[in-house]
Amino acid sequence: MSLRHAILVLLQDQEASGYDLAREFANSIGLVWNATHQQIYLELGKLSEQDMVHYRHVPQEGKPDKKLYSLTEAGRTELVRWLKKPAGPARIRDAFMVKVAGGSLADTQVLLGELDSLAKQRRERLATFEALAQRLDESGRDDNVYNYLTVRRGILDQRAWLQWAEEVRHSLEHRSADSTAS
Amino acid sequence: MSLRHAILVLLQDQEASGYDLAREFANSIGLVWNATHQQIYLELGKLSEQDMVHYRHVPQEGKPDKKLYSLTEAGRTELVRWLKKPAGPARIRDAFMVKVAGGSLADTQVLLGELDSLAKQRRERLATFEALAQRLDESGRDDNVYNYLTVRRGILDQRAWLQWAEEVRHSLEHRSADSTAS
DNA sequence: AGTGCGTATACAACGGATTGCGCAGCACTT
DNA sequence: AAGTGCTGCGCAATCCGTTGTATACGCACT
Repeated sequence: MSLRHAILVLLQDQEASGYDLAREFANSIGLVWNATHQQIYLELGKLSEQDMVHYRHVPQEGKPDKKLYSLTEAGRTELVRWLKKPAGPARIRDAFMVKVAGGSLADTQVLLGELDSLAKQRRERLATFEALAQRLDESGRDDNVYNYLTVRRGILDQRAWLQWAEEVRHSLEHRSADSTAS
Repeated sequence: MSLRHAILVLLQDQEASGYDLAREFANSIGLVWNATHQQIYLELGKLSEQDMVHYRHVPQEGKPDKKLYSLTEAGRTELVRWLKKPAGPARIRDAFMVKVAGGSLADTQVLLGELDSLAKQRRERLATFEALAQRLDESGRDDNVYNYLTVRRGILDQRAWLQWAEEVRHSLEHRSADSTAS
């Protein structure tokens, strides 16, 4: 449980539309978290019903109108309450890792191919994150520390995965060489 | 989608009961994945209906009877099929990271306390994993390579998190010193 | 003129996951 | 004698998340 709270956190510094939030999820928090716009709109609807957030309707020209959401007092209170109680354990869902675990039944070449394409995505993310981290670092603004740390989490996660990927490639190539030889 | 496939992978090398699977999830795959017994029993039920697995009833003395599940041909075929198609992107749900992102509203001392307790858990897991990895490495059995790699993923993940935790502690302590001074 | 992309919101349906509850017996501690 | 914890299985309700579909306008490209 807590797309809900992730949204409250993002709304804490700035007003945003559902669309904005979807993009923010695809960046800082999102390279580690992840949520689709449908979920976000749904959750914003619920939060709005419960008076945790409220929105003002903003007509736009050339673009569709939007709703800019911001925290209410109740929302802020709820957020502070949530921040105080211990977080649940972190969870990862990594389908590729499960595939590696089942590797003896898999086609090594297929796995290696997939490994490469995933590694490529990770490297791109890493680059994005590193650029972002540097910008945040240089800005030197104190309230960016929290954003900076979030991005660092993303960076370290990508690096750890990439290092693992190297080990996997090594082992798989080794095995594939063996079986080719036999 | 794929608690289903994770179960098939675990059943690939050995027969196991639902209870066994729950514990395996809490170890090798599980320190990275995670599933409760209810989900597992439910999924085993479905898999059984679909003839992906079958079980034999094993009466026990002193302990409740159990059902030992194993893969059927259909199950193995399904697993091979799944291994061929590309995996979805990995997802992380880390509530603590979200809390850090919302740090400006949080009580720094509370966060630091939580950080310590999470770090402790991570260090314990790391130790378990490292011991496991060493045993697998020493056994030198070739078919353990895949298990070994899975455990390595766990190790690298713990290390990355712990490193991040150090950075977070540093920043938070710094800030808390600042605010105490002011 | 048609196709595709970006901005922006939203419903419906299904399936996966979590939480809560319940049963049952043995072993070990207090 | 009562409580706690481990082995073992399972149902029911609810909630979360994913996927598919829909609408609407402007801009750019072909």
